Amino acid sequence: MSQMVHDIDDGELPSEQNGPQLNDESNGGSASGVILKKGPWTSAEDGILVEYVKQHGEGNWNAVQKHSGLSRCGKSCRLRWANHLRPNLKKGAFTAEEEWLIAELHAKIGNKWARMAAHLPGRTDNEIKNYWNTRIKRHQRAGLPLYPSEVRLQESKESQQGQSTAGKIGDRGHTGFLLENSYQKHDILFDSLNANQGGLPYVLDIPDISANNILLKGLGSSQHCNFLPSTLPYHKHFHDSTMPFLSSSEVTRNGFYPLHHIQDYTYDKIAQSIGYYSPLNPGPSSQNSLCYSHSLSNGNSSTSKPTFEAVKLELPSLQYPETDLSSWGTSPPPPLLDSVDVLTGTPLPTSLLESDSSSPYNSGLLDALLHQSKNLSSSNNHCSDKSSNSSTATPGDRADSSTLYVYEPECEDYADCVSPFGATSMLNECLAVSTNRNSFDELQPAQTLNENTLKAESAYQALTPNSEDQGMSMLDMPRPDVLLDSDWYELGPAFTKNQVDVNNSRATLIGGDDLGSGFKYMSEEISSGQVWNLDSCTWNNMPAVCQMSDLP
DNA sequence: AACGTTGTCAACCGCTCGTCA
DNA sequence: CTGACGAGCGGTTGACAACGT
Repeated sequence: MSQMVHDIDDGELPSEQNGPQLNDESNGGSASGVILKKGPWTSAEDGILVEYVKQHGEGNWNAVQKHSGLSRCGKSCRLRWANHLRPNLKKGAFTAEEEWLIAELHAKIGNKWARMAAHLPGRTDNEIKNYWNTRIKRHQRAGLPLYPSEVRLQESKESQQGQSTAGKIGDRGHTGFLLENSYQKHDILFDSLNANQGGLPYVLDIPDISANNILLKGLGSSQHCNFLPSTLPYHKHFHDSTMPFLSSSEVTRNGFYPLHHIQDYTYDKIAQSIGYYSPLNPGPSSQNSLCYSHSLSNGNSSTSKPTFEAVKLELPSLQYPETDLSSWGTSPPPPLLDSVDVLTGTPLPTSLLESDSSSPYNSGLLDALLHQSKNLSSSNNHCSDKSSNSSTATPGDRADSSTLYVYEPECEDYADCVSPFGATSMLNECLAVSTNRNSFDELQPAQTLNENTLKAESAYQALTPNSEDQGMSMLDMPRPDVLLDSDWYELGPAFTKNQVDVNNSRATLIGGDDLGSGFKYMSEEISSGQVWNLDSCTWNNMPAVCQMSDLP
């Protein structure tokens, strides 16, 4: 072995310009006084290490140098083996499935590269980390969102469901889920995606606004803007996933959900590839507008000027710049998220805060988002007031302004349209248009729904295949969470134009230009396999839909 | 062609955690 | 209980290539 080392030093050592470095005593010199090499590994060194591992197995890396004569420290050996030499390593670009999974995992566990790698056979933590960091940089520069909307929505959903089943991701043996379950389903998902390459749905995932803005506002960074078109079906695997949400202790290690980086890897690959730009974002020249609409939600801004230049790449997971914490909540300590408008960062009305004492707020941003979404849609009162954050606004106040239609021309400038809430209104409008059956259940009888909600209800009723046979009046219909607890998702290519985007807190009708085509739910509990023909829907009364044909 | 920017990759560094004497 | 040690993890850096201006 020593001879091999000698060979390395004499002949194999690369003549690379920067040449192999030798560890100085301060950081790597072995205890035996051998000068340990640093820098790129040579093939000879690799051979030594491989041979050593073959004979001795992995581990005890510090013994490698002693036994093999390899002039590398144990850490370096371990890294080299793990990242380059161990068998079954998968090289090359990440597949779409892997990218999706990375995003999903990152949304769940944050920068836990090793844990991610555990779910990506053949991939190393370093690879994943590099990949993700590169993506972050790119998205930050472009002002693009990070996570796929579906990931976020799923997180939201699971955050609620996981409240009672919270546990560490790694503690639940959910590895199988990812490796066995989601992989298969990702296949479906990306098959669908591929199939739609030429015509992905113009899905404006309105609810994402809220998610985006939770983070956006919390982070004060457009980098974290997540408002993006939903380009991928809300995939079944999410539902099937047994991956529980993070335990509150994990999720809120710092008091909030570990969405350290918000990005949507689908955005640049898909949305841009298909030339999608939001109505607020007419084209590449303003590709950040989606984020702008959130950036402006800092309370008063009415412009769409991006503000991400000064944003640190990785901000603490939650910050509430310029937020008066003292006015947040009603009970100390003020939750980081619970009492803050996810879009504006402004305190939520007390009524909202108090509306559900059992809310899963403490699970994190997305939880808060979901819950707040429910509250918002239920209370339906805090975006209508254009001039204040008051919680006294009445549902009717916002009815007209909440023409929800993010595509509505007159609402192109959201800041102007609904200031000071800016994008907040988008959320509320989204919520309004959403067929949030929670709201229906709870509020409609009291006539607390605004006009849009009623429209949404109407549309929802229209969606109901046979309300009579089903015995499902609006009030009788399952709550959204029930629906989502069920097994549903869009059916891929068939949904390239129209989608029903449902999550725990809302069901948003999102259409394309062929509104005549049907939606299809798959809901085991409700209407498995049923096709809900939207032809019967009063489209013009469905804000979220009626403008879809105006999409670019 | 020169230069700057960006992306990718590999490796190192510092820290934390678990184990063990 | 405590300190030493090894292993592992996440962050960071540097080299290099590709690309655009």
